[in-house]
Amino acid sequence: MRFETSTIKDIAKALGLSTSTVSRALRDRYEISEETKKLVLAYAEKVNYRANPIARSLKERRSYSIGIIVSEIANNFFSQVINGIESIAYAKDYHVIISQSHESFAQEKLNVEHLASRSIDGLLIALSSETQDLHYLRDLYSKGLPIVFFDRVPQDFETHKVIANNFKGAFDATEHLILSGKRTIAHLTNSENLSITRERLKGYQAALNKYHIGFNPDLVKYCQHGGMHSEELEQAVKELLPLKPDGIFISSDRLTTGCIMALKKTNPEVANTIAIAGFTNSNLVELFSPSLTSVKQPAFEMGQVATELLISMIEAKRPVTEFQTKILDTELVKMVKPKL
Amino acid sequence: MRFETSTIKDIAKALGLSTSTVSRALRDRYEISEETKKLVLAYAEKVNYRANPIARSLKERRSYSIGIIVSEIANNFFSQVINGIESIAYAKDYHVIISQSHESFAQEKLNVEHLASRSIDGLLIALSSETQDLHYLRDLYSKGLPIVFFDRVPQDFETHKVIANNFKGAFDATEHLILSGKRTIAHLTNSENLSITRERLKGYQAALNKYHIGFNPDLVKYCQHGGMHSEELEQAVKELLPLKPDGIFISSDRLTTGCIMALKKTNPEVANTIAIAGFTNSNLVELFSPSLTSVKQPAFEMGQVATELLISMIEAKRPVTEFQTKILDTELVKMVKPKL
DNA sequence: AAAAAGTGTGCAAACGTTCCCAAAAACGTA
DNA sequence: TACGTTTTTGGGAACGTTTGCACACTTTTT
Repeated sequence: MRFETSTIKDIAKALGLSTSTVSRALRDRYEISEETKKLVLAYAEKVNYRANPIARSLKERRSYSIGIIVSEIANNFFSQVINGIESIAYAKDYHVIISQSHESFAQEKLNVEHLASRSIDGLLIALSSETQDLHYLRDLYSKGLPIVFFDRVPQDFETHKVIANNFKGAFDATEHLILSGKRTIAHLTNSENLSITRERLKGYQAALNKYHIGFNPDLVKYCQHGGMHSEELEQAVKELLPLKPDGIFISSDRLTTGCIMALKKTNPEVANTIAIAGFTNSNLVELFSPSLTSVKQPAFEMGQVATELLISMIEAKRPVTEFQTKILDTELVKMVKPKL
Repeated sequence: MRFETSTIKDIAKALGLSTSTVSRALRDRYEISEETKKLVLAYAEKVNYRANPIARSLKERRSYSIGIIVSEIANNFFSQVINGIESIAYAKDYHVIISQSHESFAQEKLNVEHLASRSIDGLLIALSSETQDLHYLRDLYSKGLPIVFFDRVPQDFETHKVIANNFKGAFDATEHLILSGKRTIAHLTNSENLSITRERLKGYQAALNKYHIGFNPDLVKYCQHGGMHSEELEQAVKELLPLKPDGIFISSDRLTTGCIMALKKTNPEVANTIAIAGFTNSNLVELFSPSLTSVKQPAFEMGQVATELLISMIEAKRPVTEFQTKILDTELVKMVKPKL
C-alpha cells in the first residue's frame, strides 16, 4: 500500500535508538534490556506500528503463508477443508492463499507457480482431474518447497499425504445399496487419473464381490472433467440407463449432485426409482429429492491434519525423510425415507 | 521460498551487464538497445528467470494483488462473485487473496488489516452481518487504500458500490407469491444492519402494498447471524408458524436453505404446504424438495463490475472523486411443479 | 589491579527489485 | 577538430526488515 505508515526506522529515530535495537526489542530478544523493550513496545503501540510483512519476507526469504490449490471453492467438501486449514494455520500465525484450478491442469500449474514465486512457505494441494504430469511439482519440491497432498494424491511422490478411507467409504456405500436389495449397481466416477477414482472403484468392486455380484465394466462411467460440464453427465446417464441399473454409486461431490440433476432433467420418470449413494459433503443433502445415501468425508479434519503436517515440514530444522499417509474414516449417512 | 533461484543480479553478472540494464531490458524499456534486450531475454528464458514479486512489492510499494472479504466461500453466491473477480483480475495481471469473515466483525477487521499490511492494492468487500462500525475501513480508505463494496454495502461511505436490484428482486418474489394466491406472507431476513436487508424489506412491503395486503411486522423475522447457527432459524420458524403463513419470502442464500431445512426438521408436515420464494444462487435448487422460487443475483457479473471499478481506482493517476453505485438486475426463477 | 565474562547497543550488510542520475559511446554538425 | 546530441549503459540509493559482528560499559573472577 502506498500510504505512509510507521516503520522501525521512525521508531528508532523518535526514541534515539538504532533500528537493530528496535527490531530486537519488538521481537523480544534476550539481549535487550527490559527497560528498552518496554519503551519500544509502548511507543510502537502508540503509533500503531505494524511490521511490514513484505520486507520481512524479503529478508527472511519466507512469507509465513501457505498456498492452497483446490479444484473449486464452490464445493462444500473443499470449502470445509479450507476451513480446517485456516483453523490451524491462523493459530500458528500462518496466512493462507487460496487458488482454484477449476479442474484444469494448465490453471493449476499457473497458480502453483505464481504462489511459489510469491514465496509461500509450503503448499497444500488436491490435484485437478486433468493432472498427470507432476514434473512442475517435483521441481519445486526438489528445490525445497514443502508439499502436502490431500484428497487427490499422486502415487509416486514421496511426501505427506492425507486422504479419506476411500476404499471403505465406497465399500460401505455399495454394500448399503446391495443390502437394500439392489443388484444392478452402476458406478459413476471421475477421471481415471485420480487416486480417489481408483480407490473408490476398488471399494465398489469389493462390495460386489462380497455379495457375489458380477462386476460389469459397462456399468462404470468415467467423467474426465469431474462433472464440470453438464453434457458430460447427461451423456453418462444416457449410456447407463439402457442397462437398467437399480442403484448408482457415485464417486464425488460434484458428480453426485450433477448426476441427480441430469437424471431429473433427462429421465424424470426414473429418477425416483433408482437408489443413489454418493460421496458428497454438501450440507444440503437433506433437501434433495430424490434423496440419497451419502458418504461424508471428514473434510475439516482433513484440512487440519494436512496443515499440521505441512507446518511440521516447514519448521523442521533438517530435511524430513519419513513421510506419512494419513487415512481418515468416512461416514455413511443413510437415506431418509422421503416424506410426502 | 528459501531455495535458490536466479535473480537479476545473476543475469547481470553472467552477461557482464549491470543490474539496472538487465532490469530495464526485462521490462522492455525504450532506453535499452534491441540487441541487449534480446540477449537478456534469451538468457533469462534459459535460466527460467522469475522476477521476485516480494522484492518488487517492497520497492514499488504495491503488490499487484487485491483482497477480497466475503462472509464465507461455501456459499454459491459468494463463490460465483469470486469467480467473476478472478476473471477480471487475472486478465489485468492482478492476483487475488480471499478471506472469510464468517459473519463476524472481529474476524472481518482482523482479515482486512492483515491484507492491508500485506500491501494489497485494493479491497473488495461484502460486509459481515455484524459489522456496524466502519472506522477501521474509513481509516484505511483515507490513507489511500481503494475500496469497492459489493452486495452488502454501507450507506454513508463515499466510494464505488455494486449491488443487485434488491428492491426489485424482493418485489418480484413477493408478487409471485401473491399471484399464486398467497395472502399471509412471512419474511425471513438478515440482520437489520445490512443494506440488503433494508432494501429487500422495502421491496417486500411494496409488493404487499400493490395488492392491498396489510403489512404485519410480526411476520418479519430477523436473523442476526445470517443463519450461521441453525438454532437461530429454528427459533424463527417456530415463532412464525403460529401465524399461519401460506408463503415465505426469504432474503438470502444461507437463510433460504437454512429455513427449508428448519421447516423440514421441525414441522415436516407443513413444509410442503408453504410456498417459498427466496434469494439464492445455489446451483442445486432444482434438487430441493420442497421446491421453491428463487431470486438469482448476477453474482459473476457483480464480481466483474466491482473488480473493474476497483482496478480503475487503483490505476487512476489522480484521486477519484466521482463514485458510482452500479445496480444489477436479478432474475426470478419460478418454482417448477414437483414431479412425483 | 588486571583480565575475563557478561550485558546492552549500534553499524552495516543483505534480501531482489526499481529508478534517478551520471557517464560513456556513438553519431552528427559546424 | 571540436563540440553538441542522442543513445545506451552503469553506479548506487532506496524500499523495511533481520542479524553477524564489533564496541562500550559493568560486573565478576583471579
